[in-house]
Amino acid sequence: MMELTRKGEYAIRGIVYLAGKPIDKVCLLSDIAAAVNVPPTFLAKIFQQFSKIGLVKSFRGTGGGFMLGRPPESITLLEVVEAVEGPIIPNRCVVSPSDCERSGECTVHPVWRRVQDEVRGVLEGVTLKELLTETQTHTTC
Amino acid sequence: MMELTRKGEYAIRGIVYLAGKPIDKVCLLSDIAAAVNVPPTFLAKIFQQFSKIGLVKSFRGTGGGFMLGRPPESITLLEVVEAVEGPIIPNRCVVSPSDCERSGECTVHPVWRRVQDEVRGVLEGVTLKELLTETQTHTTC
DNA sequence: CCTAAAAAGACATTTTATATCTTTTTAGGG
DNA sequence: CCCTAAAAAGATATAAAATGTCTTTTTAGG
Repeated sequence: MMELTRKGEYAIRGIVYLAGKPIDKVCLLSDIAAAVNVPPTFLAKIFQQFSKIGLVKSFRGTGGGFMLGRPPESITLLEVVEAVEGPIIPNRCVVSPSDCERSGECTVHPVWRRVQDEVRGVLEGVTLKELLTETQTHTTC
Repeated sequence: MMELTRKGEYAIRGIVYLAGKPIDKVCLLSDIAAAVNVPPTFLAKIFQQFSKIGLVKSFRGTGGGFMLGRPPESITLLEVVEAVEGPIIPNRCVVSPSDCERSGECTVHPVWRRVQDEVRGVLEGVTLKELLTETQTHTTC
């Protein structure tokens, strides 16, 4: 259980790749997809989600493409993952206890809350910059 | 993401219910299912899985039913969840890095490992006994 | 206006989750 | 030795989510 989906995996690969480029370098989606070995059409959907919340900037038309929306050291893994997978929710009840018909009796509740906090804490503590390898840093597209 | 399935939720409800009964009390599946509001046939499958690994003991035929396999203070939430949901795996790569075609470049790897450790740690720290409410403790079926 | 590229939306396929139903096995009691 | 109660096992059904693909539209540069 608790498995990251392909979408999440692809999302991380794609944006980490971007993070390894000069901040103002515009990369073609097709190039990114090829580099990180992800179906281009699928990656397109992912980057559209990124674009909407400013994680990446997109440019249409000739010479268009994508670049990172903010410096790599300011983007956390948590943001990336939640952008495409939705919030980290170990259990439905964590979201709204009031919706839970058994909330009165549910002693498991605080446990899931702690799981949520721990996971978010770990992912929030990692930035894109920290995920770069030497070979990735400052290479051209 | 990271959401517990119904199966996992039902599993917890069912076994926590059992944990609230006297250790040698045999409970009917149909009674348990009704008490915790879970489809009986579905709960049957879950308890079959529990039974195979000794989390519960089952008895067939007239007067049959289920009882807890071990004292409630010795059964952790981690065991219960992994029994029905499988191991806690935030990312495929965590299982076998050698299978991962990108393991050389994958800097995210250790992060998922930490997530896994944290989640397992939290769930391992909670026993069925701790999940019981006063009302649940030592009631009859 | 022509072309390159992303955005948006519709569609297709596969896998997983969520059950249900039927048949089989096991055990107790008369 | 049957009869009944109950779990085990297996087959099947439906719905939802994951994983893509394809087509059309919008945007921008030359």
